Amino acid sequence: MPNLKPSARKNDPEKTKEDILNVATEEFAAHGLAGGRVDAIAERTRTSKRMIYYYFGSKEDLYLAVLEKAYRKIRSLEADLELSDMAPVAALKTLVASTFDHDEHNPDFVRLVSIENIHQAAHMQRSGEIKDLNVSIIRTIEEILQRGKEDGSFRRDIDPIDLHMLISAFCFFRVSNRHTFGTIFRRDLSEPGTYNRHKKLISDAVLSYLCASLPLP
Amino acid sequence: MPNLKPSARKNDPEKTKEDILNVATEEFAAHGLAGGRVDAIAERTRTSKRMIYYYFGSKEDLYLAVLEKAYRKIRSLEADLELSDMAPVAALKTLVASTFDHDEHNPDFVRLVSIENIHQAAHMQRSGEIKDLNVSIIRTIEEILQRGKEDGSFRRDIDPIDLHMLISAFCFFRVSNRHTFGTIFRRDLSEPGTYNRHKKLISDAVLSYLCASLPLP
Amino acid sequence: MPNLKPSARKNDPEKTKEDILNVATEEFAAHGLAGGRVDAIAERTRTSKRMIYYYFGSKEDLYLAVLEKAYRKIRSLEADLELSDMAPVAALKTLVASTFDHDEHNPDFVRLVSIENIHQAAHMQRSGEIKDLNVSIIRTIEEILQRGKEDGSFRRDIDPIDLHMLISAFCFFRVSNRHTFGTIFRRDLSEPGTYNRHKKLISDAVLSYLCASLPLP
Amino acid sequence: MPNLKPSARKNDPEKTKEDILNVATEEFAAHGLAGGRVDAIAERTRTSKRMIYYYFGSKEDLYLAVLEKAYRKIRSLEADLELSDMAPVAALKTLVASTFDHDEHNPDFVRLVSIENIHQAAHMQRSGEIKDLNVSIIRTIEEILQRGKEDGSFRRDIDPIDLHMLISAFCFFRVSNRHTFGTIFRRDLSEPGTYNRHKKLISDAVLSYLCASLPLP
DNA sequence: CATGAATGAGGATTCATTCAT
DNA sequence: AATGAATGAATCCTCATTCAT
Repeated sequence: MPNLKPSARKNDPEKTKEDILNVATEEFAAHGLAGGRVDAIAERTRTSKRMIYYYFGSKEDLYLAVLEKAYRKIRSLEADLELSDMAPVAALKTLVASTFDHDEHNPDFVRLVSIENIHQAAHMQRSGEIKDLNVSIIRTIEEILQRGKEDGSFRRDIDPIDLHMLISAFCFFRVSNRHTFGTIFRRDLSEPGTYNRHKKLISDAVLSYLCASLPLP
Repeated sequence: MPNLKPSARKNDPEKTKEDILNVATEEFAAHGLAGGRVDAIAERTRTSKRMIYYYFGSKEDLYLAVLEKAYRKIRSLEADLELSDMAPVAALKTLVASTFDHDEHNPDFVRLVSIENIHQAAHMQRSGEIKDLNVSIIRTIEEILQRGKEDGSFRRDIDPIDLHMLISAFCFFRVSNRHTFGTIFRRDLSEPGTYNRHKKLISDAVLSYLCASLPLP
Repeated sequence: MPNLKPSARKNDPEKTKEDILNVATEEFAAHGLAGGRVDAIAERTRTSKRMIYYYFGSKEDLYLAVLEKAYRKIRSLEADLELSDMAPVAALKTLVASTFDHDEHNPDFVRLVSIENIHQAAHMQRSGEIKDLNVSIIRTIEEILQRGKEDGSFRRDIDPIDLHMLISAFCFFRVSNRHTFGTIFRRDLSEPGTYNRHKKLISDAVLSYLCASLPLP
Repeated sequence: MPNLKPSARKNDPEKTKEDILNVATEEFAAHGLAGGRVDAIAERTRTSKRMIYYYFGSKEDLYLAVLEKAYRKIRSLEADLELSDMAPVAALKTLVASTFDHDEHNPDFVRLVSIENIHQAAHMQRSGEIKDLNVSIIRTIEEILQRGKEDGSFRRDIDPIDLHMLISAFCFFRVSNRHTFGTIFRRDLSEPGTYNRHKKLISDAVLSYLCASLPLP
């Protein structure tokens, strides 16, 4: 009797792993590491709880795999941006818009990062893959800043990591703190009008800062 | 040697509750609601686990009490600021500095808010006390903005809640995301130099935005 | 300053005990000994939980006091019946009706007896008061049976305790098993029509038995 | 020595469940739902406390499973009686004897039903299986009564459910109230003589009632 | 590669009871 | 005679994990 071709086999290990990982992402993003339930993940998966241990070893390792996958995704997104060809101001506007949209459209990523901060980034530090995430974004910002300084678009000197933080903080906070902020200020942060207003706000704030005629009052 | 005052005796319900609340704040801030252990809280308290249930009823209700206390504290801090007497620019600088310092010096509060966002602010919404937190800060900002507009210090129109978010986002993110951000960018965000640079950065960014001569490039 | 009269004092120990006993009766009748809560009793009482222990010593002793009070009540009821002056058949009819109505109108007593049987009458045996309950009812039945035999009304010889059981069983079961029986046979045993039909049924059954012309088929 | 069959191995879920159920029946029958201890059940079982929750979910669900099993058993017993072929009087005698013996030999069932009545049949009502127990016994009684009426054996008209209650009440009460009744009347209801006398008593009482030449005195 | 059954260790919660005054 | 505060000892239940096949 001839062998079955691999593609004709009943179970596809890669697909199974992928399935587990997707369900686990939702579970951990929704309830945190301690609050997430292996049972709950297993139930919503095509396979059994036993498989989770077979493929991932432990709950914590599964969580780490989820985290790694989430970071792998943004790295690839950032790499896709082609900012070197744009004028400094345009490049920065594009970068801000891209960061803004990324957080807006990936609330699970935002939640996972919040959760990892509760754990003081302990898992991230254990992961070579994330720890050594080659942060090209900083190179990119550095280069934009330099070009802007040279052509007179930007008047400020700012550390590129600080600028990244200024941008990220607002984009991230809008999503990460949506619930408490919305509750306290009785405002629904997922309305379309808010989306547009906020997107313009952070862009304008960053550019105002960089382009301001010094000294300020 | 003088007698102990009656208030120094053992049976002081208020002190007992306060003690539990303080330990619980640390525990939940450190490990989240699901990750926090009632046993761990009890061990570090002068009393027993039984007393936690005697006074607070359940783990979740204790967590809520912790959250309420944390919010009660900031409300009183904000009320202490006397911004009405200052010139608009100075008032805003003071507000930013105060927000910055508050988050910097209350990492437990920052963590608790992050945790509550993981729970989609469910507990906060159950709490009349927090839900109806009368946010005087928004009135204050509104009034500063109006005075600044009238005397020509500010050129922008901005929703006061949006401005509050712009300020808060940066101040909060620095603390909430300290660990992941620090790990990825290999930077220790608790260095004194960083503290000063960031404090000036958010202040300048906010003022640049408000005072910028429009239109921007 | 003159003494206050006892009746003018603020607290009346007897009334307090009575109050606790009444609430405890309801609680134990509703949930059993293990299921009854000292806390629940205390809450519905004019006094505090501490008083329950002050007056009754322990949960079990309180339960026993409840049981004793319940039995004291029926004994006094039985004593009130004046059956010696009636003709045997009329006396028996009166006895059956009285037993029937007693159980119908004292579901808490019925429940307490059921509960005590779950405990194999352990508490009852510890109680001199109940154990030595002087069961005049048996004397009464014996005397009725004898008179009935003599005047030809009754043809059967029956042990008076057995006859008491035949009567009690039906009257008690109607109330004690009301819920399961009602559920299984989809019948509401507290309807007025049922009450009358059942009352006549047990009376007729007892008299048929005693008066039947022997031998039966 | 021959090999053990696979079915005699340790991993036999049905046997494990059965074992738990049997022990739980004794525990709940002995102490009630509130008084029964999951720990006590676990200790007397081949397995651990953990398995009780694995298979039954909660203490209450285990209690319900115990109740369901108990009712399943009597249903099958009733179904085994072949009363249609007997003459009406003989059929009724057989039915009474069978009911009498069932309760006499299943004191745990009697206790469980008493306990369930303390809970106002709440669990029974949640159970489709018990609630919809198809009570063929009533059909059987109805048919016997009709045949007896037709052939002149019986002179009474009686609702079949009422007749079932008349029979059950006595048989059940003898067992359910054995302890209090025995204590008060100083009589051991488990003596063999009592058994025979009572069995004849309820049979005679029922037949006297049905066959009595009306009207009674 | 796959799986149903099983579990040790720990986690939240409740209960009757007593202490100190 | 009366009581608010306090508690040790269970008690029910859950969780991540592994065994046997």
